[in-house]
Amino acid sequence: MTEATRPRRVRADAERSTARILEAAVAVLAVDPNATLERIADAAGLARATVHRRFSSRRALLEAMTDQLNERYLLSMKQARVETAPPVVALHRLTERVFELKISHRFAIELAADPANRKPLLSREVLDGLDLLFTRLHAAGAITAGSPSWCRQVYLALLHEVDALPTGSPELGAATDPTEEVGARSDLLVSTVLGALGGTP
Amino acid sequence: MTEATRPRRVRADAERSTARILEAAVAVLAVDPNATLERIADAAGLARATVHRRFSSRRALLEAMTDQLNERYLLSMKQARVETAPPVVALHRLTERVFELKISHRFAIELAADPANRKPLLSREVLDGLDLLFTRLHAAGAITAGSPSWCRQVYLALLHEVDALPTGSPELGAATDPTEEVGARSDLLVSTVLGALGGTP
DNA sequence: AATATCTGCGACACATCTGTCTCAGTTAAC
DNA sequence: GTTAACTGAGACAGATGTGTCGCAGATATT
Repeated sequence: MTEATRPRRVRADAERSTARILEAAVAVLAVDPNATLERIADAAGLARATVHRRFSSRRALLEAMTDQLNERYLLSMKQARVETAPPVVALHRLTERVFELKISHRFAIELAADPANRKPLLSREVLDGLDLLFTRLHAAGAITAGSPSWCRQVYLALLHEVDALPTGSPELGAATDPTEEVGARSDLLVSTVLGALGGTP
Repeated sequence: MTEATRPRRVRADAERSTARILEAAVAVLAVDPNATLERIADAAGLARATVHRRFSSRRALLEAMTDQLNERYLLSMKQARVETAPPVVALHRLTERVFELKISHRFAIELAADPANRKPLLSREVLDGLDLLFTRLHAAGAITAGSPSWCRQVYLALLHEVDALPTGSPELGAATDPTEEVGARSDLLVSTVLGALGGTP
């Protein structure tokens, strides 16, 4: 009953191309959300036709990107133990991981603003996870702002700003050690968000 | 000596068209930053050709928009007495006025992200004004964050979020009286920003 | 080594947007 | 009321981006 009769094999080659295209798309679209498929193909070191072979349309490529983004967010939230760890700790951990998977947030914002996109950028699961985190933060007294969706918005907006902050900015502390950079950004974001939402950083 | 010999008059008609186009462009581009000139023309109730008559190119239209935006920001800062009033009061007043001139900030963000734009969205004067305000806020102890540019970024980002908040959100308070709406948004933004920058809302 | 799959390259059709022009009719200015 | 400016409508060229196709050569899989 399985389709083993027809080899139908997908060459490892092709999967690597898919991955490279996604990677390139993230990088290119982060700089210019309206970048051409050709520019993405160039960045991936592939021909434009190949992009069309792996992704039936531009829209399909963007959807694959958002799916990937959602998966990574979900994994990060799981790793941060958003549901069980002390909420402030979970927030710190989550933030750190989100910075590590440098899926550019500028792309996210631009994409979300495009009315041609029916699907919201972040999946229900991710949204729910964030909401839970902020609800727990509120219950623990770490913030005073009530509605989780508002907290989410503020968090995401400030995430983008901190991400856009050039390396070596005074806000990130004196030590420009690249190892500590992610940590410095996380700390800045957490304290800024907590302060913004009525807590004490 | 004047060019009175050549009538060279600009009809009031034409100036009205220019204003209507600018107005329509602000409204349309706020929703979709990549909207066509034709859609802008439709929103203005004019023919597309007329848009080209008043603005030599799409770029020229966008520049006119940003110029207008800068002028209004500048006027608002003047009215808020950013340089002389107690800084927290000035921040409140400025915020209120900025909300009133509903130049959409989404447009601003999108426009700034477009690498095809050489000119930064906000003029030096506006930037300097904001920097001065935040410097004074810091000196007065209302915030602890030092660098004015970081404060600016946070302010602008949160401005956008508060602006995008739907009317009647719990963060805006119970009273949905349209008269109080602007005030409610201003209060929310100011307290959020002060908290984010290390002050006590 | 045989085979099916992938790729680059170039060509193509198709759609969309921009910018220009013309011309006839309307409207402001004097 | 005359003049000059403005407008709408439509046609036009040019640029750009998307998606498809075919084919020759490279590459993985068995």
